[in-house]
Amino acid sequence: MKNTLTNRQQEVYDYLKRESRITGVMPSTREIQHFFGFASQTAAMNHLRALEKKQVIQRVPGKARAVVFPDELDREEIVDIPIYGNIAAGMGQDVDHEKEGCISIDIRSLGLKHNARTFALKVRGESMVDAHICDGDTVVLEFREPRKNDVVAALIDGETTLKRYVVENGKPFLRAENEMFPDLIPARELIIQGVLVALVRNAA
Amino acid sequence: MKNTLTNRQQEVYDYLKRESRITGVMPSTREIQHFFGFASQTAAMNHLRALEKKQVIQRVPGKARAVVFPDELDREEIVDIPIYGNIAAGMGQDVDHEKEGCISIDIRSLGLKHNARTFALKVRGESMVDAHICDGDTVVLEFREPRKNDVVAALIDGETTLKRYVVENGKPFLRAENEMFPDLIPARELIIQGVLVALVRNAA
DNA sequence: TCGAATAGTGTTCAAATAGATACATGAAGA
DNA sequence: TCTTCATGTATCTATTTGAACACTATTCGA
Repeated sequence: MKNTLTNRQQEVYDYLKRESRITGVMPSTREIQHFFGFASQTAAMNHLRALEKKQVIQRVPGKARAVVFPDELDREEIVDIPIYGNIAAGMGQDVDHEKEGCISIDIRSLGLKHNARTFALKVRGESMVDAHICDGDTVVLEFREPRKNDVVAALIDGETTLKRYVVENGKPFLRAENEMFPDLIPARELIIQGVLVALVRNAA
Repeated sequence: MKNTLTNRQQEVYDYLKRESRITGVMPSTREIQHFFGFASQTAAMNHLRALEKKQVIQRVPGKARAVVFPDELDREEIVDIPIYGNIAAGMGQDVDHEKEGCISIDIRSLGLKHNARTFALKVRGESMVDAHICDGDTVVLEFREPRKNDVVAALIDGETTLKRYVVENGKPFLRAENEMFPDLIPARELIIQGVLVALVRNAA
């Protein structure tokens, strides 16, 4: 009795969902009426009532366009993290951050603070497998000062690479996260673009 | 001239964002008025006009509560993936899927299809590091038939573990993703709960 | 075969809402 | 100094919109 929408009700539900996502505005009863070609606005009202009874929407009485999807209501806050480019493949120093897409994800899953300034980079190549970061992964970086043993994105010779930020004898160094490159680069001389805070892998 | 909101305008913007997220309904100009204690509804109108001029909101003329956030508009569709429990720590066979939270993420970042049936599990322990899956990672699994070399979640002795689904001599086997356990278990005898499609790591 | 749920038409009303117009004041810039 | 912008008050209007009421027809399960 909860989720068994009729075909027609599913159509109305899908319309509401689609329209509110694309336009950002929930349709009014009359917009529903006209979309489905109803001769009467009451038909739309009836469908809304039915959908509400079956728990898939909620309505706030007396307010205009006040149809709410309960699922989306108890959702965490969502942030849009811009993807700026590739690791070890570009992202010059002063490239003015040309966006190549976006990750939209709730802040809790990434453990982000609300005000954190973050961006993302696509990983190319197998150079970070030692840190369990694979080719094709998307790493999320925060723009802040690195702490000891953070993984950081550093700009070296015009290329961005991931290194671990280590402190030895009180001095900061960058250690490569790949045993093929046992470098130890003084951290003071380079530009650290961000600190790794999260990772998203698409394995499909 | 774009992003330089005044303090008051930022307050109004935050109010709109917060209210629409929590209640699911965008405030009307009169609700804005009353929230801020304006004596006139025009004050709210003026602020909306200012915010629109500065590009942080859009409005649809003639429609009620039709304030839109442009950033959220060109966002991909977002799915809520329920987190059901831990890998190698529980999730009995017929546990009726008690939800322990949710990952909300756009479908494109995870490469999911719109209709895919997915769920997520928290990884406990270092047993999957060979597949570059670490303690604390959240794996996203799809409920479908495994293909060759997929990583699958299998129920063995009342525990869920990740294995690789391999086919040798035409017969399916599960191979442990940890060199400490070089098992090769006939796949026919077990319950495969899902196929790994994505992974989210919180490194912060 | 009776009632409930589904799916509509047609009409009317009142509340919710956007929007316009006139006016005021103070701060910031040119 | 003059103008623009930010931030308001006060009032009125037209439109949008939810909501109620009366009525019809079909399907489906008990």
